[in-house]
Amino acid sequence: MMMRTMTRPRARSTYRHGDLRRALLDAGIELARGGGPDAVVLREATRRAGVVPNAAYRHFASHHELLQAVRAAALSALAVAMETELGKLRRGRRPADFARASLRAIGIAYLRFAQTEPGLFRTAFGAADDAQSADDAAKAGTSGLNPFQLLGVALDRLVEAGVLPPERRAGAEYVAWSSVHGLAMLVLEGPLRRLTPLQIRETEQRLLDMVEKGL
Amino acid sequence: MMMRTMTRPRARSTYRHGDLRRALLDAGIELARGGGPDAVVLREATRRAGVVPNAAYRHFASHHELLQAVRAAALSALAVAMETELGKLRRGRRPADFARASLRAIGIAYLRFAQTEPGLFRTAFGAADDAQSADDAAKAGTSGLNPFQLLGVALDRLVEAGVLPPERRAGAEYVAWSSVHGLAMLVLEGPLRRLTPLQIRETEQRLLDMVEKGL
DNA sequence: TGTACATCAGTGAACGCGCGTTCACTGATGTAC
DNA sequence: TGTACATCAGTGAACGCGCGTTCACTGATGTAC
Repeated sequence: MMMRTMTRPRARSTYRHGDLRRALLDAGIELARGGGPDAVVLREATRRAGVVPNAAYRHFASHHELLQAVRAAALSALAVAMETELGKLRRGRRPADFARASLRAIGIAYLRFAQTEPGLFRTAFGAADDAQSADDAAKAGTSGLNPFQLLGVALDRLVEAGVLPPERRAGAEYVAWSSVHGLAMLVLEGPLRRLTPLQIRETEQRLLDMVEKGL
Repeated sequence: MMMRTMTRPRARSTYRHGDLRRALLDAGIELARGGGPDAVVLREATRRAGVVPNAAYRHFASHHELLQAVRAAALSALAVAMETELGKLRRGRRPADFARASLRAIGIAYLRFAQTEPGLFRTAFGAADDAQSADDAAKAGTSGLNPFQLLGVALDRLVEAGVLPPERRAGAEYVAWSSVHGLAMLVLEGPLRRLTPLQIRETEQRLLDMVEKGL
C-alpha cells in the first residue's frame, strides 16, 4: 500500500525487454521479501520491470501463477540455505555426532532463514493452494533436493548412524518440522515476538535438544 | 471475494439498531471463521448487520480496530476450548499423571481448535501488530486466563507434581507452544495438508509424546 | 403528565485508490527465399 | 547478401470491482423543566 515510493522503472533502450519473465519473477521475489505473499502484486512487479501491466500476461497466465513462481523461488532459497549450513559441518567426527549435527544444521538453517528473510519465509509457507503446485525442481537447492527432502536426508543419517531406531523413522519429519516451524512462526509474527535475541537463541537450542531427544 | 452471496441484511424495524457493536463483532467473527483474517472486511460486516457502511465508525475507530476485536474473540474461543478439554480430565489419579494429562489436554485442544476452526485459528495468530493489543480480558476464557496462561498453568502442575524439574520450568511454554503450533499450521495450510486423518492423529500423539519427554 | 430540546446512532452520497484482467494495436526480430 | 513476411513481445486504453474512509444530514430517544 505504500509500495509506490519503491517504484523503480528500469530504463530500457530496446523495444523488447530481453528477459521479462526473469525480471518479473525477480521483482516478485523482491516484493515477497519485503512484505510477504500479499505484497506480490502483479502491477507492481511490472512497474519495477519498467513495463506496462498487461505485459506480464506474456509470461504468466495470471497473478496466481506469478505468485506460485515466487513461492517456488522462496522454497529454493530455503533449500540453498540448508545446504550451506550442512556444508559447514566438519567431517571426520563420529557418524552419530555427524548425523546429529546434520539434523541441527537443518533446523538452524530453517530458523535463521525465517528470521533473516521473514517475507520469503512467509511466502514459502502461506497456503500453497493447489495440488503439487509448481514443478519440484523450482523448489530445490543446488543438490536438487527441496527443504523437506533435505530434512529427510538428515533423518536418514540418524538411522544409518544408529541414533534413530529404524521403526521410528517413518513420519519423523513431521514432528521435527512442526517443532521448528512453530518456533519460527511464533517468533516472526506470533506472541513470541517480544523475546530478546538471547531468549530466542536459548529457546531454539532447547527446542532442538527436545527434538533430538524426543524423536 | 465471493462473499457477496452470503449477504444477509437483517431486517430492522427500529431506526436504531439495538446493539450494533455486538452485531458487527459477530459478523466479523463469522467472516473470520469462514476465511481467516483477510475475510474480515468492514463493509461486509455492516452489510450483514443490515446497516450502511459508515455506521461502523460509531463503534470502531477503524477497520483495524474491528479486526483486533475479532482477534481477541478468537483467542478467547481458544481459551474456552482449552478449559473444556481440561474439564474433561478425571480427577483422583496420581498427581504426576494428572499433570501430564493436563499438558496433553492443552495441546489437544489447541490442535483440535486449529482443525475445527481454521479461520478463527489463523485470525488469532496472524500478525497481531501492535503492543499489547486489545485488553487481556477479551482474550480470556471463563477462568479469566488466556491460552498462553492456561499453558503456563499446566506446566506449573508438572513442576508441582515433580515431573518437570523447577529449573526447566522457565521458558518451557515457548518450546511446548512452538511444537504444537507448528503442527497445527503445517496441517492447516502447509505441506502436511496431504496427510490422512489417521496420519494426523498419529503425528499429533507422537509430537505430544516428544514434548512430554523432551521438556 | 406534557413539552422543548440536546444527544448521537444510523443515513446518503461520494471520494480516491489500486487491483487483476481484456481488447485491439504496433513494431522489432528472426526466418525463408 | 538482400528482401518480404510471419511471429509475437510489449503498448495503450479501458473495464469493473470492492475497499476504507469522510462529509453533512436526519430523526429516534432520553432528559430537564
